[in-house]
Amino acid sequence: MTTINDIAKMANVSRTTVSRALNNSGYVSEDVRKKIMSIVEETGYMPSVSAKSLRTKRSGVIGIILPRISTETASRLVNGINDVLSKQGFQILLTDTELQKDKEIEYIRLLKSRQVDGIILSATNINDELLQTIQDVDLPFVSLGQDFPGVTSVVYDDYAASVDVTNMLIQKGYDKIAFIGVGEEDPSVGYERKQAYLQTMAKHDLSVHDHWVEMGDFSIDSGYEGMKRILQNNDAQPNAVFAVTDRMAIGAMEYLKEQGYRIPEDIAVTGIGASVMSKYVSPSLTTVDYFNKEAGEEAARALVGQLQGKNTSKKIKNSYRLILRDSV
Amino acid sequence: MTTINDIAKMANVSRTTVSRALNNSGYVSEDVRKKIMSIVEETGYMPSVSAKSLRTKRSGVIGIILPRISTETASRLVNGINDVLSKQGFQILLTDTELQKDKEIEYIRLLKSRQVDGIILSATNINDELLQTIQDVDLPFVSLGQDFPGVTSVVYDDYAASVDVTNMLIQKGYDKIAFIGVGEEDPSVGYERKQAYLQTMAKHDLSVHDHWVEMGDFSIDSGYEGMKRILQNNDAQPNAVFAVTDRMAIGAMEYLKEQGYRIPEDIAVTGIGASVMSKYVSPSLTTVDYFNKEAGEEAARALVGQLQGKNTSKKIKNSYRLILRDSV
DNA sequence: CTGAAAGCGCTTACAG
DNA sequence: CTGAAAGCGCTTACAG
Repeated sequence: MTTINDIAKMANVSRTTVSRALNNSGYVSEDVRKKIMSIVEETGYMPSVSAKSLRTKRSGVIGIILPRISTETASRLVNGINDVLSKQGFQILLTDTELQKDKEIEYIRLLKSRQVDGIILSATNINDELLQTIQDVDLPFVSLGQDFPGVTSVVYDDYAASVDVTNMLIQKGYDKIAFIGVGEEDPSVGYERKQAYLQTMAKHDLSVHDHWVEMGDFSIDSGYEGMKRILQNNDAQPNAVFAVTDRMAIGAMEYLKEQGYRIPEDIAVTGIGASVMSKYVSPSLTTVDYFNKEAGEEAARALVGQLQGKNTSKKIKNSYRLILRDSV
Repeated sequence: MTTINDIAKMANVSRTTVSRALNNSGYVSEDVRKKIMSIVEETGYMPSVSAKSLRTKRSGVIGIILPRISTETASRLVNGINDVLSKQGFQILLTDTELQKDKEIEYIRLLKSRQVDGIILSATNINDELLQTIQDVDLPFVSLGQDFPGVTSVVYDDYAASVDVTNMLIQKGYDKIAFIGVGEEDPSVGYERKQAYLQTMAKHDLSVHDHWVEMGDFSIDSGYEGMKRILQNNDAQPNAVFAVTDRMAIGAMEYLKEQGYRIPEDIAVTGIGASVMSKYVSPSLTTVDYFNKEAGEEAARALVGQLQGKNTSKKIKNSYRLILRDSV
């Protein structure tokens, strides 16, 4: 491995000068700079990142913590984040909590020990220990998708979006709307979306039967099972179902199709997420586009801002858009 | 930041001893070890990765180069790789070439300079410069999906799988089979799959009209356009189409449905990839499961093998499975 | 069983 | 405009 010392020797200068030439810091005469650069070119020399990082306390790496690495949402977020960060010369270190919340804390610590320059966390819950850990590591930090008090957060307007979905269903004439959500320890997906649904129904004086409200776990399968449980109760059958994610909506559709229900004539279905799949299932799924890639970009930009010393915690609300398709 | 020196001071020992206790290297008396460990626990001390890496020349990071980070295939591969590598204490550094081939070379160099301990490359083409670069960096290296001469490679049996798909169609009575492939600079997806199709057709004395063979670029849209071009020629219309990826197959289906063709009565469609989507489109898509996650695991295991000094280049052929569904 | 010392490859005051 | 020296936080022969 060629080191800065080798380059210095070959150029007949000190390694101090080589360092300056490489980093455009301080004065280096044009002649010397050219000589150094041509030798660098020739040898294919690349500075050791660990030495540099040890010395400067900056690694050029940003840690990302995701609940699931293998979802479309995650891919889009990473895409957006990467677009912004790579332009700034940062690398990304990806971690996947597999939906286990203790791992969020574990990974924050791990990333800190890896000397990342900053962290973007897409959390599925909020709790004091997590908040404390974020405080403790004292690193440029951005939360994506959840609103953490005192922490720069890029969030979706979950409440407004879900109100819109519910209103849209009501305006289309559906008055018996069931709901498939997720656990409320997830403030954004679990709590906000459910509240929006319940309050919008109440506002329109529409009743919500207990058995109309089911919980899933983000999986297609849990949407299927949720729909099944809702319909197995013969009491009052809904004529629409609002699933809080596309995957659960698609699971619900599967069950409906299996049972011979027509969509949307017998039961309308809506999701959230605007997954590619939502466009190609039959009937195509009415859903909400959260512009995940843009959210990722926002988060990355907010982080870069912090890295450059703007330390005030910000709240950024990303926009969304309803996509009306054939399932309603 | 607490360093090893702080710990040493607090424990009244030298940092040498702390290092030994931390790494279980060399002798440390039980008493001293316990004392050190409790202080480490208390302070939440974590060794500096860059210092360690600078000293040991190992970073504990494995670089992954993918053609596209935001695809299901990529997600599954990363999942498999991560499962194996994280258990061994390795972190992953992900890079995305966005299908530009010069970036493959660029990233190999970049990862090298980042001091990664090894690289897994999922390439979309093979060329001499790339091969040379792999040689040059002289790092534990595994190719995933392409067979690189002299390099440990985990590959799919593209030829056999495509022969099976074509044979299956023929056995079901389809005798006019069109094909939507990708460019042949991609040996696995572009060349092998096409050869398998052509040779199987020839073997059965089935003719292949020129306009039956179209090229796409992996996107849904390119499948749509390919199908369109095939059918706009009125000469001889096919009664089946073999698209070499699910996404292109789904694009083809879109066009067919738009034009009022019935699938599979008028035209049968097949893909490769076993994407989640393939299961939920209508009709559900006949495809091939390549067990990507397992392939990722294999690649990671092969890399770990090299890391442990087994230096012989190996070839690992992953298995596959045909999934028969309603589109045929 | 333990420690002093060297050194990994950089950057950055400081001095000239 | 340039260089000598210190030091970042570790590990590892070497010596005891």
